[in-house]
Amino acid sequence: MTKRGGKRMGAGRPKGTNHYGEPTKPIRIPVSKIDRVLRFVREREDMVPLYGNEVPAGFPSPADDYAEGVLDLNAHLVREPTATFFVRARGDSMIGAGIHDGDLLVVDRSLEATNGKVVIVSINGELTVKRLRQAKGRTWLIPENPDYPPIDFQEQDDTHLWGVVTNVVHSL
Amino acid sequence: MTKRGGKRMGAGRPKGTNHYGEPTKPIRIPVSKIDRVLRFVREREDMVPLYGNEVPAGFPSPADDYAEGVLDLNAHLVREPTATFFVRARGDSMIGAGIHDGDLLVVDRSLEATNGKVVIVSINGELTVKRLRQAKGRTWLIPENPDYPPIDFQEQDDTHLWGVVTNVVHSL
DNA sequence: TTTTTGAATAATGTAACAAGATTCAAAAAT
DNA sequence: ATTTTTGAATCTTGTTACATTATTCAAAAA
Repeated sequence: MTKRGGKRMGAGRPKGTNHYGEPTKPIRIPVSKIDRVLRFVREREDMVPLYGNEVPAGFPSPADDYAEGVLDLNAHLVREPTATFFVRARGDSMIGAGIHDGDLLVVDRSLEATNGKVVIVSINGELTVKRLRQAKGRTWLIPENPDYPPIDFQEQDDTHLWGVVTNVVHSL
Repeated sequence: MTKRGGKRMGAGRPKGTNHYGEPTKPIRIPVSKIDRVLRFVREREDMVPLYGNEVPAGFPSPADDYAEGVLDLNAHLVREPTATFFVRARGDSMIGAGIHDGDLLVVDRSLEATNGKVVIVSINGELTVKRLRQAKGRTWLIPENPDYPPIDFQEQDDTHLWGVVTNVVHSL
């Protein structure tokens, strides 16, 4: 078997043919999170396509490239990770605001609780969700259901305003 | 200034004093995702505390350890990443199911569309969300709003059932 | 007894490396 | 002339190695 080849121009693997189509860099990751991170970078988890109301061409091509219209739920719903928490809603006193029994509420403590915002308050150790209404120097907590009465915030003991509800997650 | 120290037992930084409290390993990450990954591993983003309805002790300790009751929205809402997509809801025909105009619907194409499920269907190129009702060998799409009439699925042209709605994200 | 200091040791970001993957044109085969 | 085979060239990729930084603690100094 004699030698083949010799000097050749243009030989070799071309740049940009890697798995991601872009350069990579080694980053030090705590071992318990390596699985999560690898799934994220390799299988484009967390990046789910978002469609409007017309059926788009090629809909719903499963693993194609969704350069546009891709949505990460965490980034979308949690703006300030360190100031955000979830609360499970109970009862139907806020049904008019689209909050149902058992819904998951996304609460941002870094937002200012201004007039008209839906807020989480604690009254005597119990968390509740109501709409904040400030008028004539007084503050009211208004249920969004005619079966429930407004609450005079000043009359309550042991109250605290915990944050503003930004999103409601309802399971079907 | 003379020399201090000398041989000492027990000197040196102790093991396990790293930022994460566990060993780390370098993992190669595509550059565009490095920011996202670093935020995830460093600031425990995506792991937001979940509370019930009583104010827990130490609530809401901002960056403490929430060993329990921590929730990742992506993992919670997207069970099958490759089979999931989002659709923006339009109109109020499903108001009774808690679906409002502008809500974000999480749709899983891997779930079977059985009787009673809320589904996404396309009719003549338009996406719509309705409740599936199968009876007497016929299939109906039922709006959850008395102002809208049921749709006879068989009578429509160019229809396709795209998936089952698992969650509704409503912004306030 | 308290404070200061620096040797010892681990953590951490990144460069470097070895092994594997990929391409393409020269050589061989048809 | 055309197609197939082959291996040198080059890039990718998981991991190791390393230089720098951070941290601790007991000896030395105050």
